Amino acid sequence: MSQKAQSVDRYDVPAVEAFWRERWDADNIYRAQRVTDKPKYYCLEQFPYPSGHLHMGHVRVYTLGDVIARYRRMQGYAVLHPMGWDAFGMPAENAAIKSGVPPKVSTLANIGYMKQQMRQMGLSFDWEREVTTCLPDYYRFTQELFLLFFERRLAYQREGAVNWCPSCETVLANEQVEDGLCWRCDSPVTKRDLTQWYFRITDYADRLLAGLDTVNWPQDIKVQQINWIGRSEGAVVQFDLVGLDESVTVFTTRPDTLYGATYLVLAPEHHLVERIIQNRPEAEAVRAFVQRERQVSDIERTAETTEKRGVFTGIYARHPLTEAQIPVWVANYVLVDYGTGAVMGVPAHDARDYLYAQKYALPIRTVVVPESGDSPQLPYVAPGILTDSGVFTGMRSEDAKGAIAAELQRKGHGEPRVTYRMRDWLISRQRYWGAPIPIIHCPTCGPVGVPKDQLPVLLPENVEFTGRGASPLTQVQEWVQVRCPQCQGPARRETDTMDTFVDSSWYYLRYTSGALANQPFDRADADYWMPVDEYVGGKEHAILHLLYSRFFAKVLHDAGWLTIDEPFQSLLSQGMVVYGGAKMSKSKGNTLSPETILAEWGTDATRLFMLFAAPPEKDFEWSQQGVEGSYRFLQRVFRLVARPRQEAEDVGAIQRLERMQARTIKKVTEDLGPRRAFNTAVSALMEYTNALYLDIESVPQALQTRLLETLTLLLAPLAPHLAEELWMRLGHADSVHEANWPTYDAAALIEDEVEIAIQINGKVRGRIMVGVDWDVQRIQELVLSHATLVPYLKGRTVKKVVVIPTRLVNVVVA
RNA sequence: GCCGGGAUGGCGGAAUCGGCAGACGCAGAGGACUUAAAAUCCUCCGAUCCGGAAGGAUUGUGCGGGUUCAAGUCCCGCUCCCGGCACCA
Repeated sequence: MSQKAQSVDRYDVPAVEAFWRERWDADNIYRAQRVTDKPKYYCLEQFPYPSGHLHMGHVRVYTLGDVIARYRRMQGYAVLHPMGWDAFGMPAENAAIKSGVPPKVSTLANIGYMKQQMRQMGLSFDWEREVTTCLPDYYRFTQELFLLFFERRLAYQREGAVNWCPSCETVLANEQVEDGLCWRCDSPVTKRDLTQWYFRITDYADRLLAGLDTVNWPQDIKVQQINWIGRSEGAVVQFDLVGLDESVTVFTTRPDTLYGATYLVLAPEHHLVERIIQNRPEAEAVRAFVQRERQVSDIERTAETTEKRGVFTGIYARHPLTEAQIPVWVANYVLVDYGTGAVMGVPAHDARDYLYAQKYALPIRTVVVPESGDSPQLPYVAPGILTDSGVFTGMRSEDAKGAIAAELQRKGHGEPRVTYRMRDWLISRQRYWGAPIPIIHCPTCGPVGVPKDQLPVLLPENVEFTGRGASPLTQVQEWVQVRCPQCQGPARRETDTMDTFVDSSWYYLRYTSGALANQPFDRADADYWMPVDEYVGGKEHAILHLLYSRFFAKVLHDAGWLTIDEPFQSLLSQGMVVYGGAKMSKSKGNTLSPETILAEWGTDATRLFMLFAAPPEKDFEWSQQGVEGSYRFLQRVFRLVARPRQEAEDVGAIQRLERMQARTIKKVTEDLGPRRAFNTAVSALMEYTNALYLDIESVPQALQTRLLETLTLLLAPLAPHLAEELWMRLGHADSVHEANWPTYDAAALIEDEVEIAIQINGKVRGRIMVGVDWDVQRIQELVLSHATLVPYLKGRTVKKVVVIPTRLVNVVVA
């Protein structure tokens, strides 16, 4: 059909691409099926938030994933390549406040539009497994998983200072605060004291670290996670307070410097502060200080330039080893939520303590000196030899750490301790458009999970979006007022919803089972498909989504729901799409719309250029001239196949093209597979095409067909529409995407003769042809007697000859 | 400050295990075809110098050293760029 419609000189891109897309949709060829005699391959791209339009970044990710999925299908894998929607979230709710359109309505409309765009891209998704996180048939299971966490005591409520975004009117997890600003809207984040739900991700800190050794991820993403988890080994030390029945526990990574502790510092928010200053003359001053510091934003509080400020409490603590009395201060440079919220001040060996001690004239005791014995310049933070440290004097820092911790433990004043920078994951959100937390608060029973048979806790739809005050859910009395599932007494429904990162922490599991009605996923399906073999996405989720998902997989593994506990075996972290030298943004006016690009160049040329212009992990600069080049290449391939061709039987040409064919199959197979080097796969196909242009009419028709079939098959994952068209023109009735990936005969790669370089002292002075099977001796003899060498060898002695077969010969002369 | 990743022609990039640097494409130049242009096909294309040309010499992968017969690649010391973290005790 499409064949008649066009000439052999010009490939009519819009018509042919549209034709094949319709055919693929109708034939449903990308449905994933568990086929037990095939190896499985799970290719996943991060699902989008349905903002309404795809952007060029999406085009890039989904192209990369689609190439991988198509390639693996042709290689004979049972491929799972699904798509869905990360559909809860604040933009839809904010839009509702402005326009009155309910979030559900706008979100589903956006999904409809974006799905059309994805179809225009010709992506090979199995749409039968589509997930939409904002629909009850998905979020009921998000709620069920919450209850699982609740039962396993991994979901808990706690009151404390939390990050509050005044613009989003909700709390944020630590991971979602960047430089003191909200990750979504860049508003400065403030602190509030609230009772909130948390997931106990810190229980998994060590396993989240250890698991990184088992996955094939880019180094920078692993390092970001390692830093975020922030494991520190050290010790806690307990200091009794003089005249009070209290003690202060500090965490330190340097127990070896304990003898240098000359004061203690509590964070302003430390729970002991108010207790110890009771009835003291200093109380007023301390309270005023704490009040002031609590006003200061996190950005300012933690900025490096912020001056260290503090106030003496009037209290003294007893040093657990020397019994010396040291003053207890409250200061802004100690964070309440790290370690124990209190530190020992060791000015001689800590830069911060040094500054502080100088400012407030606190004593400085040097207790570690360099191994050289020189007197150190303070603050001396490197390890060394202990001095002035009682029985530990003379020990090396590394040995003293353990020895002092052991001594503290013996005395009941401390012990070794590992601390993490990562905090528990705050998942409550004071917003409407999220999965309701399935908890009922009962005055007698406390927080009670909604029984599973009552899930989902549906979002009420008759709500008003005013944008003022608390979440709309708190206004729906008939929804909030419920009976306690345990005692049947009057109770109140939890009105917070879950962080949308909870939804996306398990969606990859839902795909494995399709739309199951009675459970989130089937274990056998999940065990078959998991882990994801290749996960394609942007770097912005390096510690958010990727850390949370790993945590979920580990919890589900522990609960016996899943065999694997690392969800993403390999991660392909793709770079940004830039245009005019900068990341695209509306304010810079350098945006490109996928609709326009795809309409102008077609899907295949757009894909090919994105793949060709840069390796996937690097930023990619869009260029008009560049995409023209890819477009030209596809037209060139089309003409090569579609035009009538002469034939001949030139032995040299036959051999050249056969060899080129084998080499190209090998190269493209490696590049699309383990190397993930799509750019060089494209260039290999360009070279192959160039070679065919030169010689194809010198070989017989039957060979021509085979050579062109190979080109078509290799091109199929990259330019699926053109490949399908060419495959049909080459006389095939079935889809090229269901054809087998080509193989090559290793013997065809072997050449009889190769050209090798002749070097004199490392400089190339000539080239000769040698047989590939020649031994070193024979090559050396030929080279040394070769005419081009004569002038270089005259009057010199040959000291050494290095022969690297098939590569070069290096003659070293004096 | 700490951690990670980079730096290769006019440009994007290639060189996979230490073995002929610059594949492929873009831009540019020339030729063929054409009344002409576009399109297409073919050829050339790091720099400097010698040569009419064929060809040759020197130099060249951020900078300075080193290892090696041989270094874009390995080692040591820097510079700059990008990304992440940063009062985390």
